[in-house]
Amino acid sequence: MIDIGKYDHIELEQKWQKHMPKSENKNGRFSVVIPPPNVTGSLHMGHALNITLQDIICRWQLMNGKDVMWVPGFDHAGIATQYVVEKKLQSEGKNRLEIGKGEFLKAVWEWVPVSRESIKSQLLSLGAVVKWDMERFTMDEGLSRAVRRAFKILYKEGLIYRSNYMISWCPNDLTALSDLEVEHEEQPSELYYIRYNLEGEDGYIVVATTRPETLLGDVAVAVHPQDERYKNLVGKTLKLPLVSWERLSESGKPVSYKIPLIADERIKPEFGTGAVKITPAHDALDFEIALSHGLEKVNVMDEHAVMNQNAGPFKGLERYEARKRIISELKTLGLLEKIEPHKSAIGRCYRCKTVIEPRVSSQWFLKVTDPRIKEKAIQMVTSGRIKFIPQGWSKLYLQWMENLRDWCISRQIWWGHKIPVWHCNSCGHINVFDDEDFDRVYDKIIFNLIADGKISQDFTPEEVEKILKSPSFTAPELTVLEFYKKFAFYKYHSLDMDANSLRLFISQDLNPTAILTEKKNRYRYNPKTKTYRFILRCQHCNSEDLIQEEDVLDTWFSSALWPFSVFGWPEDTKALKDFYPTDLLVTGFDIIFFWVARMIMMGSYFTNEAPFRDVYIHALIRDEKGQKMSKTKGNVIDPLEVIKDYGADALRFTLAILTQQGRDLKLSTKSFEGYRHFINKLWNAGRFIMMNVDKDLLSKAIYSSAPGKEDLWISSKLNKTAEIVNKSLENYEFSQAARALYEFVWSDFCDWYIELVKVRLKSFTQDNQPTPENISAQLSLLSIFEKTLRLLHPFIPFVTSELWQYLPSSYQDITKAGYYHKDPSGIFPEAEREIEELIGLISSIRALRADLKIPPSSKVNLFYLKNSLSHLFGEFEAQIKTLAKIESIELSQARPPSSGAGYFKDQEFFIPLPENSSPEELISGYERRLLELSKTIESLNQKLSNQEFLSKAPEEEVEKAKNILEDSKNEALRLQRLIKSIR
RNA sequence: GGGCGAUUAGCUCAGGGGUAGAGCGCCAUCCUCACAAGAUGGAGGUCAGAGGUUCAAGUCCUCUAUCGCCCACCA
Repeated sequence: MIDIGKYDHIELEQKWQKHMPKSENKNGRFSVVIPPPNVTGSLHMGHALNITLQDIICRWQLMNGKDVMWVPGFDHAGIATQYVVEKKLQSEGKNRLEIGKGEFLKAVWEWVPVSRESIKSQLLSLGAVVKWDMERFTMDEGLSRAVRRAFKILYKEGLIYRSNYMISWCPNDLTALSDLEVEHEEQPSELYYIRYNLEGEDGYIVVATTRPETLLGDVAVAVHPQDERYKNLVGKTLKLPLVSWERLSESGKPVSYKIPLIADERIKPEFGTGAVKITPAHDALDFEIALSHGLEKVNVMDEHAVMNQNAGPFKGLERYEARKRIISELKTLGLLEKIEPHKSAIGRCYRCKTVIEPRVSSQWFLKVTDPRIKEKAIQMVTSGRIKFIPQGWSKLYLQWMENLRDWCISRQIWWGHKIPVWHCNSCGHINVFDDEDFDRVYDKIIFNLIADGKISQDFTPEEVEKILKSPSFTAPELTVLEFYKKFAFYKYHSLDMDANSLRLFISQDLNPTAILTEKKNRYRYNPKTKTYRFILRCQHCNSEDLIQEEDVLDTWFSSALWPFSVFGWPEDTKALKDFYPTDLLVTGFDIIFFWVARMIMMGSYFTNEAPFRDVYIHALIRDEKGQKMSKTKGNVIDPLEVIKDYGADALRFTLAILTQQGRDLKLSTKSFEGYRHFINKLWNAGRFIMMNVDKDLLSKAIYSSAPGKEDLWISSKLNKTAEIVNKSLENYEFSQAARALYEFVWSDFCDWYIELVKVRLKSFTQDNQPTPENISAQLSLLSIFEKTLRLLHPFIPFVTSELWQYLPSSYQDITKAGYYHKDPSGIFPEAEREIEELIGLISSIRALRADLKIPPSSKVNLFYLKNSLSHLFGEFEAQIKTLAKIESIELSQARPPSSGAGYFKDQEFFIPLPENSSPEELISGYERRLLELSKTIESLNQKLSNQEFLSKAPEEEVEKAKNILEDSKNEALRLQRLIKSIR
């Protein structure tokens, strides 16, 4: 019997944060990879939800005896991180372009651990049972290597190609973007009707455009071949307005301002005038039309979307300024027919919101449209190998997959995986290297260091040693070399590499006799700089004049490999065998295309497996008004603040119970309050139990009486709850599971069970020993509470771990005790029925008291007539007295005079009217009830006189209706009588 | 232009054929010895609208309205 005091989440959670349960492999394995948070700052509420749901499942599986592998990690998040660091530098008065690439990347590498540490501590405070010794970073040594291998394989298979193609270009970030990174937004704009005169004869054609400034880059005007209006004009030449200078095409050819009128099927006659200006360098459709008609491309803008020399006098103007000028000049010349309002979808950069400029440039593409990728990825879902939950998302996935376009994977930014391509300056060959191209492990490691940008191609052995012996960025307890060994070179058990051994290795390589025996040596010494050069040779012409591609890869390229690269792919590691394919992926719907689809594509392509079995898609968090949370709006709720104010358990439970399968989850700080109360309630129940349980209870257990009916009742309730919870978790119905637990703990366990059992807990023998009834009550309390804690643990790990400590359990760790599952032998229908009746009876007595305005503090006498439920008054006399504040209970032959009457089912009971009381409340309550009953009776009468209902409805339904009718009629009669008698 | 989702108590949402549920808020009474972060009782809803299927419809189907989201190379 101890008092564990008041609930204090702060101290308690800090204590349990560091506690990481170990999983055993009693029951198979369960693996999940975390959606790696971006190293752009700290976690927001969406992450908290994501982490909580994964943790609930992982802890549940852990308690079910699974060896749970939840891999944590971080995403380098190319543009996003570059953007954040750029902003940071700006605030320090520095500029990315001024300090240069090397310095900038250094700044990023300094920033990343800051963000990573902050996220890591957030994961800890949320209670995530991730395996920290498996932590990965998308730019760590192993994953960078996996990226190069993947790129190489795809390139060799012809699935990656480089092409001069129309892409979406952000003039602010100065990079290409994939289709997905362009946000479309419908907004009002203008449609300009411009007159293009025929060359050499009278007449003109009117062209409609939303982008008049690109007119300077027009190379043709196109109409639909069947368009009667223009049929006879096709083939004629038009004079491009405003332009009188010679423009140069992409390939350097001069392009005349006299442009042809061409016909093309793709033109829709119903739009505008049916005549379209063709600007292949600034519009995707025009680009394709130009391709099929052999037209040149005239680019009129530079990378900043500022007009270039092809724009003649407009050169140097920003694109919208150019538009204004061109419109006004066209007006002056009388070439502008009209301006119509128009709404068009305008593309913006997802990061900086700058309007995208379609631009022709040389980029790398991943041919996801190839059946080898696409068909496999579609099949993974159609065959049911991968299951989306909720199901509806698979449709979205499939729709998107069916309409795929090739994925532009190159970015002109600095932060990211450099594309592992070395262009040959001699023959132009494209060399794709990875460490497979080098036989010796020293070479492999040197190559990887160079490819990762950790050393330059000219290096000293000391530099290499320093890096290899420095702590790994991802796992500081390991050196870089050890990290390499763990994930890539684990087969080289005795691998050690320092400056001396490297020097020795290289000197052997440089040995003139070696040159004779080997084809070519790998290293060259430069006595001037005292550096060695790692020689790369063109695979085609053997030239050493190679230059590495400057572009980096789309950040999602490495993310796409995440589920298998974290386990050591491309090596055939044990972890990969044990934990891949993973079992579950939990993520938001906003990255189904960005990430989920690409993981499926890359996973099925490289491993022939689905990267995961179940994909649980959760809602996105919004504020209380349903708006997106954003820093600029100031409506963000910081999970850390919530954890501080309400506790991680309250945060987790709130998120779990509010998770519905919709798209939005509205949240306000108030949401957490109610569930913090729930945690507090649980705590206090625990506190009560500890206060009332004998220290030596177990040794006294042999004196226990048989369980009471309320013990059997709560056992039934618990087991039914366990069934719901387990079933719900199997189906990822977090909310349902949490609600069942909430209801059980509060309504059944606290409100009724503890109250009912208090009577027995106060029962002692004369020599102050607990009576057998008392002992059985204590045993039951403990047993139910212990199972309840186990059921709750995955949702609220901290408070359950703490409370668990006080239990006389044979397991030190709650996770070791196993998850609780329904035990059919713990269900007692008879006791359930009886206690339910007792509860109904007590509630009715309380209601009568309230209607008679008897204050809770005053005890009253209760009389009852003999009836089918009368035995409850005897059997549970003490409980009824306590719970309904009754002084005495007496069996009476008739209703006592001047009494208020109440009833439950057939059982009537009476409380003497207090002085000066008026039973108004009681009567109006009864009248309301009577009205309700008359409605029920009417509709049931109707139903039961309906022949079709009687003949077609199932027997039990008819029976049920009859019973309800019967009961309602009886109750109505009783009410009428009671009302009359009170009056 | 296609597609998806939502519409149930004042608010946030459960309920997926058999006569409406929870939490918060509200009203009333209580600091009763686990818990005022609490206890007890109570008020409050023709389940967006219209049709249909069915003996029976928040629940299934169709249409409409409103709100929200996603996708899209109509210049």
